[in-house]
Amino acid sequence: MANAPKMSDIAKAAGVSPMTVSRAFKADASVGKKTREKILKIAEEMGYVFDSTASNLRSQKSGFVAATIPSLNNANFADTVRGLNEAMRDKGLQLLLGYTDYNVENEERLIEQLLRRRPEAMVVTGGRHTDRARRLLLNASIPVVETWDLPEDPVGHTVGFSNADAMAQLVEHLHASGARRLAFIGGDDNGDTRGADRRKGFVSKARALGLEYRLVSLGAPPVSMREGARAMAELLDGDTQPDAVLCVSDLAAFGVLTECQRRGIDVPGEMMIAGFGAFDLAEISVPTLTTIDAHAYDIGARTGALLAEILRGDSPQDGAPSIMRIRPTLKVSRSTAAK
Amino acid sequence: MANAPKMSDIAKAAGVSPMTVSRAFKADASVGKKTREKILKIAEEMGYVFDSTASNLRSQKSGFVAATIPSLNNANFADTVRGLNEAMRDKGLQLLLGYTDYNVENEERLIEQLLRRRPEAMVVTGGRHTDRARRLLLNASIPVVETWDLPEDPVGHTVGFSNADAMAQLVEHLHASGARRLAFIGGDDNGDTRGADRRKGFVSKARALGLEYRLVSLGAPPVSMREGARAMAELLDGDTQPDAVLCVSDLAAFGVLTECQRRGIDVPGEMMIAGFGAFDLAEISVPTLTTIDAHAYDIGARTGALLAEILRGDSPQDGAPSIMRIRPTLKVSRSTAAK
DNA sequence: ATAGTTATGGTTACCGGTAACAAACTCCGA
DNA sequence: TCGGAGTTTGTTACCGGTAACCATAACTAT
Repeated sequence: MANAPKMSDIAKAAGVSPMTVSRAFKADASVGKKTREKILKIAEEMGYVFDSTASNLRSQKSGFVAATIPSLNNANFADTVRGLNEAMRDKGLQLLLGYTDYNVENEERLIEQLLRRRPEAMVVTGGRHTDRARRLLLNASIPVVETWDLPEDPVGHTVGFSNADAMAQLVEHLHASGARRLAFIGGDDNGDTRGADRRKGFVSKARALGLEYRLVSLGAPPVSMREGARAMAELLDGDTQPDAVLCVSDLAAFGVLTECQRRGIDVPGEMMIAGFGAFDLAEISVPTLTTIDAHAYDIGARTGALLAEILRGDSPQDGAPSIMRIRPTLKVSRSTAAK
Repeated sequence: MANAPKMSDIAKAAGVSPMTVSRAFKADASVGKKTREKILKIAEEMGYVFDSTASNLRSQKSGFVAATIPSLNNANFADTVRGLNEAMRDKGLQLLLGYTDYNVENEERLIEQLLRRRPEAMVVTGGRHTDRARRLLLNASIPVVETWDLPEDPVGHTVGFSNADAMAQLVEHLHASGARRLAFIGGDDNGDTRGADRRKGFVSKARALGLEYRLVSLGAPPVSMREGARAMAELLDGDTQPDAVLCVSDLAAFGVLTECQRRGIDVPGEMMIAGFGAFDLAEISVPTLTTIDAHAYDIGARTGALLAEILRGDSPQDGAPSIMRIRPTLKVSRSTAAK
């Protein structure tokens, strides 16, 4: 298999012009039924593999949609990617993925790299970017979607929610359940802007309700279960004990829960726990964890649907940028049951 | 930003030929220092973005490495992808990812699609493929790596381990810890060939040791915690009770653990539990779970290193296919402590 | 000063498809 | 039988870089 056959080889073998072979591969093109069958048969026999590189160049369409996410090792983002992928698969679009590792400089580099591949659209996680990254996105003149956030000054379209509001909702729930001394774990301003937003939402609502509260920092994202447990240990070894702990993610919350189990602290009797993200873990742990379901899969699916529509219909990209507001759901569970 | 500037535009603005601009972008090319600086400055000002589509076509190098994995929503595969990605990032290679959803027909379609993009190498998860998929891979005349398995008849290179042997090792450990009536959860022959291999390893070792054993099926992969719990409930409601449960993955094992907690069954006192995969969960749950660490990240990292070497050095691809055997580590923990 | 070498830049053609346009063929009714 | 609409196929040029090769300028050694 030294050199792969190309279209012109198929054409020669079939006794037609290369253009006809090209058409035979496009479902909607006008080619005689017999001609097409013959061409496809010969192509399969010769082991022909279509070269989209050449096609992309001439037609100026790559069939790529590029997406940047903070990390793959996170079930939430993985769900979003899955939703995105499924929405695009049947449209013949290929997802081009890159991780930023929760870092806007990485994001900038990544965006630049991805744009070289001439994606037809770009999906980014979050609404904060370097100036140059913004410029790159704007100049690319392709649809851009920011997800998992509601940026103040969107670059293009938005499919997201307010992390602060969602967390505020959780604080209200805990207040209603009888919690009075709260603690929040995570959300340092170290790159995870969504985590930081959640913390802000926590603080302002706790203040508004006149509740005591403490903040505990974790290291750099991604937050792990282990760090949640460590933070909880720190908290419990401190002077004042909270009666409820909110976490930037369910993983940290689970870590908190295990630390309580280790110390024989009853959850929710002596300590309420809530997380964020509606990970599988929250539904199955004992006790089950109260959490916020941000509908990660939907974020991806709706982003995909939006892009498919924009790319299909030659809707002028100057159509008003749409803002799809996802409404996170509070999932109340055992870990915050009222006394 | 109606039409993006191209190299020839930069060339005109800089008063040089397009070829010189092309060279200015390649680090090792011979261009005068002043000329290069001037070109790069102009390019940045004009918002030029390199078009790799054209470059790929002419140079017959895509800079892509394609990989298929069963699912992204799995920390093990995500780790492998991370390792792969990091190993390739600095080599200027882009990862092109696709999911098979644990289905070889999907895999075949995916491989075909990915090959159209003319990747320079292909990484697949597992060693079982449709005949046509095998043919496609062989004809592509690019390096192929099969991972997470040790195929009997490899397509190309291999970076993997024996799932059966690893599980047998775990059975031995449980036997040594005093377990006598075993159960295995998962590993149905429903697409997850690695799971099925683990089950085979379990069965043959349990037989060899003369241990009683039962098998419990789960639904289609991916196995979830919930299904682990359900399977355990089924098992406990049955006639004979095992004294140790082995699971196809840590997630199922954790589900099993929660079911025990719900029923007040002491782990490991009354029931030992072991999983597979060394997920974070195993290290932090109470009790911590005995598991097998397959070194998912390393599989990716070593695959990436192997490919980088092959692609860099123009090593003739007829060099003997290498087989990198990863040695999974048994991580003994509380959940299987001897009585 | 002259030949030989290196550094730098230009020319031409081409990678493998397909857009745009033209042409040939089929089929039908008047 | 002929014109016109619809269908199927062919022709030509081109997408935006760069491989391969050539032409200078600059610099060295003799």
